[in-house]
Amino acid sequence: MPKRVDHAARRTEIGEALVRVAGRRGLHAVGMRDVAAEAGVSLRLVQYYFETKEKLLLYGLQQLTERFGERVAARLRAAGDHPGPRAMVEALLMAALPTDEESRTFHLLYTSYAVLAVHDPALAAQPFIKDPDAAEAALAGFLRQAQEAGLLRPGVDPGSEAIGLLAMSAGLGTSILVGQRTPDSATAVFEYHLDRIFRPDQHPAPTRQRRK
Amino acid sequence: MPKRVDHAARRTEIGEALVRVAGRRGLHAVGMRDVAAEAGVSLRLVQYYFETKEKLLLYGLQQLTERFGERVAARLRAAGDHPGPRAMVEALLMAALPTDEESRTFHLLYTSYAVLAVHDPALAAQPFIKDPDAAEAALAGFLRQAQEAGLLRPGVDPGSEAIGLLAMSAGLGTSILVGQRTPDSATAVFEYHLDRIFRPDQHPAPTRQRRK
DNA sequence: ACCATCGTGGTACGTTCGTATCACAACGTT
DNA sequence: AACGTTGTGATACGAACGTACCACGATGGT
Repeated sequence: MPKRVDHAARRTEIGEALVRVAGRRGLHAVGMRDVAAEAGVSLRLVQYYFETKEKLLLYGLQQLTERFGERVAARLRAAGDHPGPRAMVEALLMAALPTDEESRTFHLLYTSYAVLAVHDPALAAQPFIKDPDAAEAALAGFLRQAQEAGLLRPGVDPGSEAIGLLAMSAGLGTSILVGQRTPDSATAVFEYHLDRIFRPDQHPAPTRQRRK
Repeated sequence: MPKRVDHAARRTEIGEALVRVAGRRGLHAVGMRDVAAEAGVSLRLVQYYFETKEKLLLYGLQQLTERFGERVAARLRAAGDHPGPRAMVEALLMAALPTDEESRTFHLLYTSYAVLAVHDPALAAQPFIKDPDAAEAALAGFLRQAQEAGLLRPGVDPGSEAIGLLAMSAGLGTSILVGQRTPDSATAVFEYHLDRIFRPDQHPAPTRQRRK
């Protein structure tokens, strides 16, 4: 059977077009014709690779979360050079804030999908709700690790802190998105809260570099 | 000039119908015909009292925030009998969580409007972004008041805590909305975080109320 | 070399949406 | 009592949307 084009690649292209145009004009305003135009293909092609709009949206959501997961993972790897779990925690929390265009788009579309999922069983069944759970587990892990290293103030519960910090990150992200708060102020709030979780550095130690 | 019906009351009725049907099926899925049917009037009437759909949405948003503001105020008044500012803080934070149907609808629609506002200047110009600022100021006030009464742990900054708690409330609210978290678990997280802000009660004092 | 299948374009169809138009009943003012 | 304004119904219109249909070039298996 003759197959000349890479279906997966095409679907990826079109999915990225969906994310781009949805980030630019809002998910509610995007139609199949807009996606086709953005991808530089005909409407028929979008129909061909995604039979229905619902499937296109589902694929777009999946691609969005995948790409963002990779982004967060890359940030965590980049923070891996620094000593201590606090850098990890900071990297994780900062990566979720809508600071640049990509994270802004992610935050906006993720929220849009979440709103739709409230009344759309097909979207609600999608495992994109599971992503926050993974982030929460990772964050709790870092905090627990810090606690075992004696880096945390007494009385801190890693699990509750992870939930709270992640929810705070989501809330602050939305505030930034609508222009109520600046990324800098959100960062400052995070620094304050992390200072109330992590024990203060007693000695500007010579042994290891703490921050670059 | 003959005027036989109360325009304001009619607009309120239709606006409430909008909020109801939008809460039931999602804001993206509501059309003028749906609002008309929900309000039990003809499509023409909705057109008559709100010339355009945009104005209807704007009015619905305004009404939504007003009603919710009153709800929060009522909760705060109800908590006024309790001693100490912590009850106030708890009342404020809990009121924002989507626990019952009304607060669920509010949370869902507010988020929907916020998403739309990102690309709709008319919505963004609406002062509904100001409401969180008011809540933040009130919350910071309660915390500052508690601090002056010596009820807070050392090193707590009322302003940063207010921002963080409110963002946390928004984030937890969304989690509850999409079914990721239960209201009870969100409440528990709040209790934990408030325990890390407020000084523990040394003496389970007798029934002496300190503030009215 | 043929042909079934894949990939692609163009376009039409049915629906739904927001809005506009026409008609008319009801009441207050003069 | 007549009239003009107001409130209301029914319906029409144009646009946009998702989807379906039809046609055809290209290509690989046999």
